[in-house]
Order: sequence, then structure tokens, then C-alpha cells
Amino acid sequence: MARYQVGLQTEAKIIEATKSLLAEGGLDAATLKSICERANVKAGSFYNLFDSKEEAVIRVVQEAIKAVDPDPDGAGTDTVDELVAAYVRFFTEEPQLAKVYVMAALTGESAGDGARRRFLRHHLRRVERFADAMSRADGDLKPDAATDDAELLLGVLDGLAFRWSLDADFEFARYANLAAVRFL
Amino acid sequence: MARYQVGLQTEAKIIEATKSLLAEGGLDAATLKSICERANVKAGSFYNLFDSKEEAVIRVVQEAIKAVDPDPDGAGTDTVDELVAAYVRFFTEEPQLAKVYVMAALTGESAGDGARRRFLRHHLRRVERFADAMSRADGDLKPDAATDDAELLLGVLDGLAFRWSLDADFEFARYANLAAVRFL
DNA sequence: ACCTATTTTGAGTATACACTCAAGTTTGAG
DNA sequence: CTCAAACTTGAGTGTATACTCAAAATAGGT
Repeated sequence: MARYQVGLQTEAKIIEATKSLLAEGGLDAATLKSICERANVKAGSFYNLFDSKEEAVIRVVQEAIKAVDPDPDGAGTDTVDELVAAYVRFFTEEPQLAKVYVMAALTGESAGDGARRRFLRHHLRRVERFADAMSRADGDLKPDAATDDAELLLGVLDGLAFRWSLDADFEFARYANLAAVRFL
Repeated sequence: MARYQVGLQTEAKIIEATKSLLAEGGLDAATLKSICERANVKAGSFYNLFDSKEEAVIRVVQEAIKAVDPDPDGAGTDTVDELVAAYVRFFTEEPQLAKVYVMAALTGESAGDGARRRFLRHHLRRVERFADAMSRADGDLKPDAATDDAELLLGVLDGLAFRWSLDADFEFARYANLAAVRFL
């Protein structure tokens, strides 16, 4: 949409403002007014670059979903430890995006067309990837059992992430490591 | 607030309408208009019984939080199995309340004054209760280790609940039992 | 049957929201 | 330097929201 440098900069400012507002107060806090104020931009300028407010929100959410899984090409070779470490790293290094990620699923359809479905599809892909890594680590593991274990391990990680989103003081990394040990 | 029978009935209708709307579409779906339409009540009648829309929402959320922990007097005697079973039963028998429960934490402050804090307090109480049951089951377990285990087990349960809220076909009960086995 | 407290109605208010547009300014390729 | 395309502005639109209120209807104790 943007063709000039200023346009690209404005676009970036808007995305950044949207991301921080979503992280701080969820969808309710990310009003057009607050986004424009934080980005130092007027409404008309926003609509010159985005078709709707949802478009900006979706961009941020997609960015979050992608960021939790930084190396999609690594599938088939990474270890369980690496996968868990990537998840933990995402939450400790990108806390804002992480909150958006956790919120995305439950905010429901209001966060865009089928945000829940997209989220679920992403989850299922990750289950496969975890299960695959588990199978490679333990040759005796049956495929069904690997899937079950993967759902459980991802369940803990999501649960701990949820817990952390309630209370930023929660020692997410330590518990994630405890969980990884427990489920191997 | 209500003094006559009709008033109590109207109150119940409103709470029921609010609960189902929250479960179906979250806070966004629970507008005053939709609540009143579903309860077959006009706005003025709503405000004769409730001071605000939030009051009705908070009532439903509190009901949900209480329902996940049905026997607070049992603390100190119940087993881990019983606690897990209660959690699972809540999700399978009261799916609507369960969804509201999972949503309550993340909808943030918009769902009432300090909904997150209340949710967290409740969580910490449950961690204590789980840790206590675990200690009784295994005399060698150190208090700190018991707390860690309790956070992990509740983490899985919350994570699986989260997963189930994305996809109602998810076999929540089976996975919860698989998780419980790991901690015995 | 009476009479007051309670409940219901439905039109009405104020506000916040996402979004538009015509007019002016800036960018940068040729 | 020129000029069209890209960007910005800021007042303005329509709509949905939570909430109010005076007046009419009903409940239920006496």
C-alpha cells in the first residue's frame, strides 16, 4: 500500500502502536483513537494505509503467531529441547507479542475473520512438529502416544503462558523447563 | 434488589441470558440489547435490578469461578484425583460457564474491577490446595517441590482447557487424566 | 378491595466508536 | 525543476453502545 518512505515509516509506527496497546489492554484498548494518538497520526492517514482497524490488528496477531515458531524450515530436524527453548525465548524476549498471542485465541471472531480457526490450525501443526521430535528422540514411541505427549507438553506450555499473562512475576522459564523434564 | 417473585424471575432470566451470550461470543456478544432481547426484558427493567451491565457480567464470572471449585470446605482432605476430577467435571458438565471462566482472565479489566487479580488469587488458592493434596499423598515431597508440581499440574489443566475452548471436539477428559497420571 | 412498593415499559440521551472526504502538503522519479 | 502520485490533515458522518426517566402496570400484604 505504501510507496514512499514516509508511508512505510507511518505504517511501522501504526503497527508498533497497535502492538503495544494490544499487549497492555487487549482489543478494548486498541481503539482507532488510541492507536492514532500513540502513533502520532490522524485518522485519515491511518485509512490511507490500512483498509480497516482490523487489518492492523490482524497484522500484529499474525506477526505474533509467526514469532512463536521462528524457524519453520527446521521442521524434521529440531529436538524437543530446542522447540521448548524457542517457545520460552519468545515469551521472555517478546513479552508484548506474547500477550497478544495468548489473547488472540479467546478474543474470538472480533479479532478478525476466523482468528480462532487460524490459531487452532497453527497449534495442530506445532503438535505434529513436537510429536515428530519426540518420535526421533525415542524410537519405541508409538505415533499416537507421541501425539498425546505433544498435546500434553504444549498444553503445559500454553497453560504456563496463560498463567504468566495473569502475573508477569511468574517464573515462566523455570516452570517451562520443569515441564519439559517431566514430559520426556 | 428484587423483592417480588417476578423480580427474582427476571433477575434469573437476565443472568441466564448473559451467561449464554458470554459463552457463545464473549464480552462483545453480551451487549445490553442482546441480553435484554434474549431475556425478553426491556432496558429499564434491567436497570431496575442491576446497577450496570458489568454487574451482571461479574455475577456470571464469579459464578463460573466458584463452580470450578465446588467444595471449598473439602480443603485438607481431598485427593489429587478428586481435585482433577472436579476440574474435568466442571468443564464437561458446565461448558458455558467453563468458557466464561477461561475468558475471564484475559478479557482484562474491561470485565470488571480487577477481574484478573481476582482470578489470580483464586488460582493461588487452588495451587495451595493441590500442593497440600500432593504432600499428603507423598510424605517425602518437600513443600517447595509440591508447590512446583501443583503449578505444573494446574498449568496442564488450564492449557488443556484453553485448547478445548478453541476446539470443542478436543478430548479434554482423556488428556486431563493422562496428565494427572504423570504426577502420581 | 385497597394501597404502596415493586416492576415494566419504551422513547430518549449522551457518548464513543470506526470510518470518510475534500482540500492541502510532501515526496521523489524523470 | 516539474508534476503526478503519495501522503496528511481535521472536521465530519453514521451507528451502536450503555444508561435514564416519567408514566403505566402489577404484586401482594393488610
